[in-house]
Amino acid sequence: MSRKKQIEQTATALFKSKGFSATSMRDLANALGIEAASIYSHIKSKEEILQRVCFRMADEFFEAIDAAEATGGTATERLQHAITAHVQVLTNNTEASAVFLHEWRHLSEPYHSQFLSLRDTYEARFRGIIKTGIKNEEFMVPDEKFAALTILSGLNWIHTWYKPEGKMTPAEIADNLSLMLLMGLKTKTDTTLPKSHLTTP
Amino acid sequence: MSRKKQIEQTATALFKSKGFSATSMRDLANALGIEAASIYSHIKSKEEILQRVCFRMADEFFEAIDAAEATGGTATERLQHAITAHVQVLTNNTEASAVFLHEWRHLSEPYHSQFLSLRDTYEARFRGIIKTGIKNEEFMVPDEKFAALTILSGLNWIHTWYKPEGKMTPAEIADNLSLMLLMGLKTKTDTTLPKSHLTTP
DNA sequence: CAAATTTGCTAACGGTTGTTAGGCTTGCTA
DNA sequence: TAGCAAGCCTAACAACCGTTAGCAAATTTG
Repeated sequence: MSRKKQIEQTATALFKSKGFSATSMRDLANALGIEAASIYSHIKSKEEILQRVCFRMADEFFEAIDAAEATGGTATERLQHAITAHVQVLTNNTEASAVFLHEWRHLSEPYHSQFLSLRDTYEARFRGIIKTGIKNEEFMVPDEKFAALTILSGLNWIHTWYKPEGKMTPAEIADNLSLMLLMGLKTKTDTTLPKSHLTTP
Repeated sequence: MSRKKQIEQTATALFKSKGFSATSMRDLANALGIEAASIYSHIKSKEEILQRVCFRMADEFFEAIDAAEATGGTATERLQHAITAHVQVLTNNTEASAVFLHEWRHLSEPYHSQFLSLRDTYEARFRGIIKTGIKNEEFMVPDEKFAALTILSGLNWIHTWYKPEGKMTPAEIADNLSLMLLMGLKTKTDTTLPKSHLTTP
């Protein structure tokens, strides 16, 4: 592995645990066993590392959902595949995922805006699937934007507890999450809906 | 309002938008229209502000779930009430919630450990309700820890998009979330389960 | 073996950080 | 009216920040 990749990887681990701003170049250098100034033989700036991690992860998420959606099928199946794809990317690189999810706001312009735009595009893919499912009468949900955000936020917590050596494989996590988000917690036989303040029946 | 509360509130807004580490005392002073050194007439340190926000929010979450669980009822009802209580606290103070959820890791010891301990206790309350629901056969879910974390993470994304002037009231948000998390996206009539890698039937 | 590239070093820069010391002004209270 | 407290100021501190310059050793490549 190239030295640059090593630096990026070590930095990612530090960014995850301490945050981007609270990680100094001297911290990073110390973790690498070299001097801070030496890092600049390999990278242009501290933010360059953050940029590379954020946009590489964005690429991975898009590639994953492209592959997942290419299979077609019902909205239910497509959503399942999208969830599985998302979980796979998250579990394949938990540290970079954490940075991607939490440290992007330290990007400077124009990267900050670019990132937000990409994120919105990605969320729109989920909204699209859910919208289709609502039209199909596969799904019953008050608002597709609301649903998409809740699903994604449910998925995006994984990196805080997932350990590769844990008892659940990424595929099982994805299945459990699909099941829970699509079917809810309630047993099928129990059809009592929670009482609601909603006016729409 | 006391000057100290003002400082705390202004700091909370900055901590939310820029993060704790990236917010300097001079930034905070500038937002208040005074000099950085003047702040130390009111507080002991920068971290004291973070501590106060984090532990005050923790208190609020505990008070809310205490009140919610005191009503009793089925596991379904208790979970609904807990979700509503959680959403109420989140929406009542979105900025402090964001700090509570994302900036706690910048607490120094022993506050860091204390905070994690409180958070785990709070999560255990949700796990307890879900566990009861599984025993009651109200809920059908592979793992209560998994379910609790997914629910809480679904709730904890609210602060990123919730605006008091938005079209959904906190009560409606809580209802929609309860409905979605308890019943899932799928229409009731459609009983087809997603295909699964799980061995447990 | 020679050239070129990679990798690291020391020293230092200009700027920013959280925080302290000490003093001045304002407004309330005894 | 004297005294006190609240609130803010300037000046400064030691430490730390990201980064650059210039150079030396090591490793790879021709």
